[in-house]
Amino acid sequence: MEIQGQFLDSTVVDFFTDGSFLELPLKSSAESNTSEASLHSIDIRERFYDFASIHGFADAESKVSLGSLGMENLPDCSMSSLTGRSKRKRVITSNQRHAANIRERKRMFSLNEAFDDLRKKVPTFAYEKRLSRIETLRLAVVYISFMSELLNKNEKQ
DNA sequence: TAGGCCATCTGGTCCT
DNA sequence: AGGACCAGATGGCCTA
Repeated sequence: MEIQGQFLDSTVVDFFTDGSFLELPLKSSAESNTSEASLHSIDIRERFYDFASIHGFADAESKVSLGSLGMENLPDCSMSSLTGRSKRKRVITSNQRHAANIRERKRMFSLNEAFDDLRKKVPTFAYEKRLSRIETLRLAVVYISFMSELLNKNEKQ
């Protein structure tokens, strides 16, 4: 889809990610193809902030607020509570435990690499401190929703 | 100093 | 059987 490509390709994503979209007015080819009068007056940045605000990510000054991300009301998702299976004992040697620790470290390392990749793709301010993992996930959800909504609006016009 | 975040270890469970 | 995945516990580091 052409419009999707215009909004979601790496150039656009980098444009958001490095903060340069803060400095420039919205001026995309998609914009010029649609109703100019309606879109020119709308700052894409403000729209994202509005969107983020709706989803609890922005404060009154329309800056992304990331410090108030709670973890309340999480359900009990433990394996045993989900499966209800009887426990079986598994005996492992110290060597096996050591190997398992190394594998777990590797696994967490690759997980963190994936988080770093995701951090590069979500829009943040240059002066803002590094996003935590939970902040990265939640901001990515908001960002994807925002872009989807933007895409739908452009398709309708 | 308290709270948030993260790395690491560990044991339970799932999956091949 | 053993690797992958997951969540709890713990301790260190950093910041307000």
